[in-house]
Amino acid sequence: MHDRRPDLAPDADLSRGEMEALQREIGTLATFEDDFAFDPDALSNPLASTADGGKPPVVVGVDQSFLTNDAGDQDRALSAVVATRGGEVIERVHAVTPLEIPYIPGLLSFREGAPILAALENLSVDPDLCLFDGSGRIHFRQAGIATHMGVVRDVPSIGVAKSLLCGMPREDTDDRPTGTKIPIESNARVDAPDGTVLGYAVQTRQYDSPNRSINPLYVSPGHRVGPETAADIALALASSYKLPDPVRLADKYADEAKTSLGK
DNA sequence: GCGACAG
DNA sequence: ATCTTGTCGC
Repeated sequence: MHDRRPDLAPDADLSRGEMEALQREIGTLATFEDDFAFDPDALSNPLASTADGGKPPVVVGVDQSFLTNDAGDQDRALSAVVATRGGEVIERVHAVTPLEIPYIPGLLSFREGAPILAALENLSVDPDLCLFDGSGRIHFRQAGIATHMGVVRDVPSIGVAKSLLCGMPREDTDDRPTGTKIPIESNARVDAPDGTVLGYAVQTRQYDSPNRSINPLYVSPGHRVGPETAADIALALASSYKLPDPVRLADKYADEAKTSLGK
């Protein structure tokens, strides 16, 4: 119900080499294919009854904001968690932990993982699926923050990033219509055979007029979800905005909780 | 040395 | 991530 692999939790005291080694291990322990109990169709059809007549799955969104001390330095990270079921918010929790290391591309989970795990511990409901702001398998060592958190908790997880960390789109992603999914393949910068589908560029929303254009989201498996399913779930959960609802709600809550704490 | 680089 | 008003377009 909590951390299934606390031994794999991000430790900011590790050396950079040790962090990267841990990520390689997590990459091999992660499952990049569907392995969950809920019915993914129950997400896009929240009002429809599930196969067993039970409640829709609990989908959680996670996002972070940062707090500044009196000296003007960012010294704490705030992780906000919003739990939804059938499109309704059923619980919101957050946690604040001190920042231990700076932002380093590829090592995000060692900077933001502690508050995330702390916030998830505060949740009374048990998540069926967690969506994170950042990459999952689209990562140099196939262990982005969504994968790291997913493996530690052993919960199905998906990474939703607004920009691409690594890998190469199979084709041009500009100005695509809503619903477009373009595979992101591994290249030399990624510890995976070239051509491996790491995730998808997903166009969750797009304008009608050619004047302006919305950039795609980069969706990748965290743990126990395949790339295709991850992309479809992101699309299904983006009901009104570019970001899937749980992530957008967590984004907003992270800001609200930060403000309510006096910045 | 040069370029790339989630949040 | 964060600093931030107006402004373009529907």
